[in-house]
Amino acid sequence: MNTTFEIPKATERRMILLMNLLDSYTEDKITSVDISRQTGWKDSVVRHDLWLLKKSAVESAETTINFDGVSNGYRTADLREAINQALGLEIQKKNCCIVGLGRLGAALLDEKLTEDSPFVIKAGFDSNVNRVEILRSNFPLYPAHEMNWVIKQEKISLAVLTVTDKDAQVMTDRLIAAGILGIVNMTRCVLKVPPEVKVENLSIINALKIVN
Amino acid sequence: MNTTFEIPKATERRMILLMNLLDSYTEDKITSVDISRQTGWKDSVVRHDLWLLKKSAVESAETTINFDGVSNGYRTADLREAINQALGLEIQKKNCCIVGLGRLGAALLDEKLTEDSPFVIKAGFDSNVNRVEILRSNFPLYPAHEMNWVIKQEKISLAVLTVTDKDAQVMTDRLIAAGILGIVNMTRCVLKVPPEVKVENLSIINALKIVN
DNA sequence: ATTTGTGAACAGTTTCACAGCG
DNA sequence: CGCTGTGAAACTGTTCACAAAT
Repeated sequence: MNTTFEIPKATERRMILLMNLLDSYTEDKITSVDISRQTGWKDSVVRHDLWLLKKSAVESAETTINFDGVSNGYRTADLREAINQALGLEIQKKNCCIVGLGRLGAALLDEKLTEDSPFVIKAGFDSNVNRVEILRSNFPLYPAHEMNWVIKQEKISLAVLTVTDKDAQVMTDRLIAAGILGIVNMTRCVLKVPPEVKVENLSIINALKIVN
Repeated sequence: MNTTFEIPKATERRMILLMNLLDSYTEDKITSVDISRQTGWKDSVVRHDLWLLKKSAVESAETTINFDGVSNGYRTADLREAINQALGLEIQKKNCCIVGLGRLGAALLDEKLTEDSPFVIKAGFDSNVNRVEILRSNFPLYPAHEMNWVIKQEKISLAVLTVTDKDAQVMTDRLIAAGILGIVNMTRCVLKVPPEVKVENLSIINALKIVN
């Protein structure tokens, strides 16, 4: 009972997407083939993922989730529960901040961004004091030099980085110094971070190059 | 001479990021260890990637790129050239469009988004005719029902999807019908697309869940 | 001595085949 | 029969070790 079984990254990503799909799914039951049709994933991938999920639930002994699947498809309610458990989301809202309030960053000040999500934005930062004063939002905006204390005081663990390329690594270093654990990087740059900090790259230009 | 050697996806992604790094790199030469230090990737990964790149150049017989690497590091100019060749970017600017002009989509109307990139935004679309009329941008905005002819006429091959969740699949289907080949999906939804259409998921909420 | 080039070993992911259950 | 559960097989990606080059 100590094999420390982890859900694979690839499966985790799919489960996050599946959860979104289930949130707007009204039927009582769903089969792996239904999911396959709506996502384009192979039905065997879906079953395999769900099998891994169950394995992880059993091994962590949290709850022996009963999918009640065989020959009937999965009950959607059970699936939602199982995925939430496995991903450890929705238990406690996590605090985030936005770093860089240019056009893109400012667009994220919209309160709708995080509604129905397990995240709360607690702060916005920009080196340009002017922007900090002019922009309106539901949460406070601060000049960038106040990042360290704000992040600590507000217990912010995640950041969305929307600064210019030249500021990307500098601001990342400051975020790390303040103890941030996850960064959503909307710049084109590769961020150098210590191994405990997770980065997800979301640059639109880079994405266009990939799908091109 | 017919083994159709393809650059692996993982390598391609890293090369896109490396290219961005090289663009702001002023030294004449760079070693795999230098790159490793600035990206966090293992130096062996870098060498392996570059080796694959060279293989692909040799096999496609385009140009036998001489990295001139051994014991000296790589010449940055050569690397840039090789990556550009391998990725087939920068040859011809590709036409894009933005679908959904809410707060996030509207932020992308900024001309700076695609400057210094091999992309040109040719059109923006929204179902809300009001938005189309009010918003200002360097390129024309159209009501969503005009998508089909605009995409064909302007030879648009890529789209950035910034609509609401409920419109995501509907708009995707229209984009596909109009012949789009790549979609940067900023919604939380999994998009169902035919195999020839590439999708890159860039939802901020999903990304926060991953780095959480 | 330093750094690339190369392929083999290893780890992670996807696909497949089919047993077993309702 | 239709659908899940399961592990093996095939595939992709990463790491390692060291020969070759200067």
